[in-house]
Amino acid sequence: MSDRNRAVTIADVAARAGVSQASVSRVLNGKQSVDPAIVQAVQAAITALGYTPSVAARSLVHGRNDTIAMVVPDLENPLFQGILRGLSRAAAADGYRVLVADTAEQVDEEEATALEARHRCDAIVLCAPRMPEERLQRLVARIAPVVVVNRPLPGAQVPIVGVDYARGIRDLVDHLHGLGHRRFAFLSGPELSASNAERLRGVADAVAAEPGITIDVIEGGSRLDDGYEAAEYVDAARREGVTAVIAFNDLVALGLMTRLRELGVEVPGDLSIAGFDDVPMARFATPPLTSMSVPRGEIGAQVWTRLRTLIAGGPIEHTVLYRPRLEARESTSRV
Amino acid sequence: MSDRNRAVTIADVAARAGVSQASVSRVLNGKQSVDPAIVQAVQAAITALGYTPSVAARSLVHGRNDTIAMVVPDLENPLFQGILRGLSRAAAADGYRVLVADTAEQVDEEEATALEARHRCDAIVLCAPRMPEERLQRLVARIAPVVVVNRPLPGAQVPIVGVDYARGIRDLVDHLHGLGHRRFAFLSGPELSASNAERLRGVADAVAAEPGITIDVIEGGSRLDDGYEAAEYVDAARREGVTAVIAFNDLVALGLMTRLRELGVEVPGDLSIAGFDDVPMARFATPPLTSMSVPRGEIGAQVWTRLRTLIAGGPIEHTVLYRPRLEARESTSRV
DNA sequence: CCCTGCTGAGAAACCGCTTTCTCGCTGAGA
DNA sequence: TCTCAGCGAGAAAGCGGTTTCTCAGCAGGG
Repeated sequence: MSDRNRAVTIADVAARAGVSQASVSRVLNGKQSVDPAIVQAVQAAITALGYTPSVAARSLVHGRNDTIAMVVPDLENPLFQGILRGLSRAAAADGYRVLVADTAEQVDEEEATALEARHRCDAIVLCAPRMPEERLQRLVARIAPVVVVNRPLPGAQVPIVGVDYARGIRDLVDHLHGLGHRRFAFLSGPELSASNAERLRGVADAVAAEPGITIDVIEGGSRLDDGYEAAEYVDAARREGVTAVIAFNDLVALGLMTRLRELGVEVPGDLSIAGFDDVPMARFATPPLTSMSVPRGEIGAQVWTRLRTLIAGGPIEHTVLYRPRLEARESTSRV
Repeated sequence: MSDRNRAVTIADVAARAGVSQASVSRVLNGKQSVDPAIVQAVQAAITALGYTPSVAARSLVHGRNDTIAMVVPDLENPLFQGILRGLSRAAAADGYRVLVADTAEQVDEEEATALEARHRCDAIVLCAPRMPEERLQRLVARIAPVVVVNRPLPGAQVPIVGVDYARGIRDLVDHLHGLGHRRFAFLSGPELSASNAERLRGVADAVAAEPGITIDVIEGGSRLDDGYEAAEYVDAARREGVTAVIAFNDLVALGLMTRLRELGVEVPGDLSIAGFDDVPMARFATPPLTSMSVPRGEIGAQVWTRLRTLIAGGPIEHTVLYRPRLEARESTSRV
């Protein structure tokens, strides 16, 4: 864009090489056979002039530009970072580039950002955990081809790749149950978060399935501070008999542990704590944090296969959910 | 791009409104006065047809698209995340959008990625801490307008915004010196990293300025693991009399502290430890980590003011370096 | 009442590239 | 030797907008 540097167009190259624009284009794309002498001349002209084709012109003509966009609410979230990595690698293998648009948690912006992004890219990977369902439905219809990440969308005409949070929570409860815990607290995430709702479903399932256990739900959030600030409530619950806490995610768990230490509560001696996501910091915490690991890169790769199918005009493939894997560490122990 | 949905072009709108394309364009851009009746008709047609102008066509014609790209080596680095935030906010205020291209630490890709990005955006914010200087010089010339972040580039025709790492290290050494420390270790970062070189310069300055102190340099890295793995060497240095360690960044410091705890080394009792960057996790560590805070959002905003000037055809403004601020916490104490 | 100047809408050129269409040329088959 | 298919290069038509140019229509001044 706005190239002071490159006033050089395909016409300049053609002129210098003494051939037509069409020939230059053919050489560039290598689709048809062209006289080796012309190829020579064109390539010489290109390097001499330092020519690079205009992306805008190119995408105007074929209506695509081999670029997809990933719209995320929060680039600081290690989950999205990992998915982005996996997605970028997979897409790159097919000659596609990935751009990122961070909506900074502004739900209102997500819609505009996604539409905007869709305008300059061939497809969208959408992470919008807080967008109301019906708005999301409408949006998804407008920006197809699109793959939705990490939230359910009943009956939607869109591929979904995500994490089975409910199952993960259940597995985590089972782990703790096996350690003898019966009274739990769940430190919940953002109220509107879809993945929090899934986790809560897991909590409910666990209570229903496992007779004799109780799970208190304490309001939390999604960041370090939220965990830190919830510690007093958690401690109060502990005094009432809770022996294990499941936090919305690792950051919350880490913040919680920090404050508990200040309060003199020993982990896991007085209280077992588990997180979710298995962020890199988890195993470096004091004590190392038990967490549920999700295959971030794998999710990204899977998103790409679905998106590629869609771009090629294929069908909407089935939803796939990854089951988190328990990473038992020292923050949880026998009661 | 590739719009199955939107086959609707400006011509369709014009036809439906019964006016010329030119009028539709005028209504869209509001540059000239047009008959209110036409405005009405056009707007009605637009909403009826769900028309949205093609970004590609638009950028083809005026050679710009009000979008800039930030090229980063590692989106997981909280520093870049913060800068991105600040940049996005500032640019948004002027109607610009920011896209992100992550080069995944592949130095070889940085060049291609930056060129690519420059093709679809009006300007570039370049973070390339490991790219050899002369290559960077050439690249910068090709992708102007561009602002370089967080690395010096002597004599370059490009605005630079960064952190005064050398000064930060000196201030940190002074802090520790004030606590009575005389023998230090610096756990260095990636060998080719420009900011590591700056830090090493700070180390050298400190040794030169402060008689009677020594600073051993231990090879490290930039991530949690690197700190963890360097712990044995650090511990050995401690046995030889080192009382304070300055890590390349907070992640390294956190990894180091984890391993030291396993080794039974008390922080700060046996050894004071400081990091750099003041990442969110720093104050939640055990013990809370002394660090040098850098104004990430502010840097991003400053980058934008410089880039905006450049885009508007203004001069290359002077380099600006932010001086990190000491956040003294409990990981450092009197010797 | 006629001429001039101005406003605003439509026609058309153009941004830089791809792709179809056309046509000259070559070589094979009759 | 002549015809015709086939190949490859150039001309030209878009892709979807913006912007210049042109010109009709109107108001104001002489």
